[in-house]
Amino acid sequence: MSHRPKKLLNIPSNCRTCSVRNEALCAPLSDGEIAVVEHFKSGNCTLPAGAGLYSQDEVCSDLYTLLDGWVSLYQILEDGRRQILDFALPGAFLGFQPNLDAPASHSAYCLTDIAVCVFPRENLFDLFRAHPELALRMAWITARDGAMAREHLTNVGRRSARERVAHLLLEPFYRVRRKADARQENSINLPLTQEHIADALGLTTVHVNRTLRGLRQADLLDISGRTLTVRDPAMLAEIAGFDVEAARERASA
Amino acid sequence: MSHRPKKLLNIPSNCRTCSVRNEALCAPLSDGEIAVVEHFKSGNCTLPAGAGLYSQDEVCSDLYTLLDGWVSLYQILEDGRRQILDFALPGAFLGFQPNLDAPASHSAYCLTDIAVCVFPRENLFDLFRAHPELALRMAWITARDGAMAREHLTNVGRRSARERVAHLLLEPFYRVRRKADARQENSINLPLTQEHIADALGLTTVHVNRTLRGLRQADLLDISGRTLTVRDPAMLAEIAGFDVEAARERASA
DNA sequence: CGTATCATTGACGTCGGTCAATTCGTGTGG
DNA sequence: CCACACGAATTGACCGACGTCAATGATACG
Repeated sequence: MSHRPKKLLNIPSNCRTCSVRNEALCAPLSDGEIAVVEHFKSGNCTLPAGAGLYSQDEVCSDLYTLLDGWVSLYQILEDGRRQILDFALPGAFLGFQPNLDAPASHSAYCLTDIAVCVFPRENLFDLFRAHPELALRMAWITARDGAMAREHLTNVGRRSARERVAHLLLEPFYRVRRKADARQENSINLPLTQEHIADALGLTTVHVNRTLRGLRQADLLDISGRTLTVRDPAMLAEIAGFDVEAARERASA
Repeated sequence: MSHRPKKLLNIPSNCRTCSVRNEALCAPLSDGEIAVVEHFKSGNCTLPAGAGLYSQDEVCSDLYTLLDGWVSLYQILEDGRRQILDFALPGAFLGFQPNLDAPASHSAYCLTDIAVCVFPRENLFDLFRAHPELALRMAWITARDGAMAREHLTNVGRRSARERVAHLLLEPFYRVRRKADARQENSINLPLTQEHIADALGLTTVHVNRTLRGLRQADLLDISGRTLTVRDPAMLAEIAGFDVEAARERASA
């Protein structure tokens, strides 16, 4: 939770073989075009778990494509209450907002060690001008993120603690399982503390703990260490009102 | 709350003199360009209060620019619980989502009689191709809407009932007052029932009623009939953690 | 080992929900 | 113009889901 911004560590990059080539902003570009884009970007970098990426009320000079790791996006109220807005996974485009010169509306920090592709803010509109299909891609991405935020809102506003927890955990469960294709394990690595879950759901850590105990005792899921095991995905989706089809839909393209 | 979809009633349209010319999707277009766009659209229409615009789980064949009136965007859970996601005001672009061929993720219905500019779904990408700046504008709009949804999420997840109500009411208060320029009245027309407020905030109507009474007795605001009167904007913003500057920011461009 | 973070649990308090009755307001038909 | 209807607002009595406070364990790490 602490914010100890570290200097970005440069690592080698190659857009054509990028691990999120088909999910990120630049997905619509051909191998030829993407070589050009490479000139606009600053490079790839790594950050350690706990580091801040950008911060509420500060103008953020770069945009990021998350290549590896988890990032938490959140808002802090004056008195310290925290609302986690989203957990960003590889492929996410971070830092974009209507007015890039305005201070950020939320903060971002690393839940795990991460790797990001860094893109200077001032180059973004040049890029869009050079490749109009990227502006459309940007609209697609922000629309998807908006839809997920609204889904999250419904979850927090209108579901019980048990339903909320089930719903929150199923989202990353299906997302990371889709990528870690082939072996459809029912366990995933989940780098979240119960405090993260609480702050994402508008609950307290104590109540999240009790809720998780209930779900565990009902043999629906188990969290031990940083591993989430879903024992009964169907029943859990039922409880959560989680639409597996819609999640699949969001993942496509 | 009932959904009685009515046939759209055609009314005359002229894009150049459109009342939301500078806020809508087509804001970046010159008078010359907008004439061309006029060929893509179906026309302007009106709908009565209570009519549905589009519905969750149904593919919606048109996109809409709201010209006049208020529209409620919401999701319904299987058991009938409702979460209102946003109240759309004139200038809003409605119906856009990542995959236009997929069923809508939420529903929309008219809080008041409305007027909309109707745009066939299948023409959208042609339009973007013809005018790339519109794709960028679309990204801007969806990013703004996403930021508002996240603000709403924080409101519901991390604020008390009193704070939530204050926050929810200040948003439209400043939005409509900005447009109804000049006379900075402290009253606006608010076409919401307490049930709408409750469903937007994750509360019950009973508790919203009690909360409003508290705010009224503290001489902070008053709702009578369909009129909201804000008696102490500064104090209310303080309570709500409402950032007037950020709201102004969102309204610009 | 000492220290820090996270998880867990019990006792108890409260904010907001539930249920149900009453009132108000507006529009409608007689 | 009045009686009635129906949705919305209001209120009281009571309840329960979730929060608060505080203590205790479990893990990890330098």
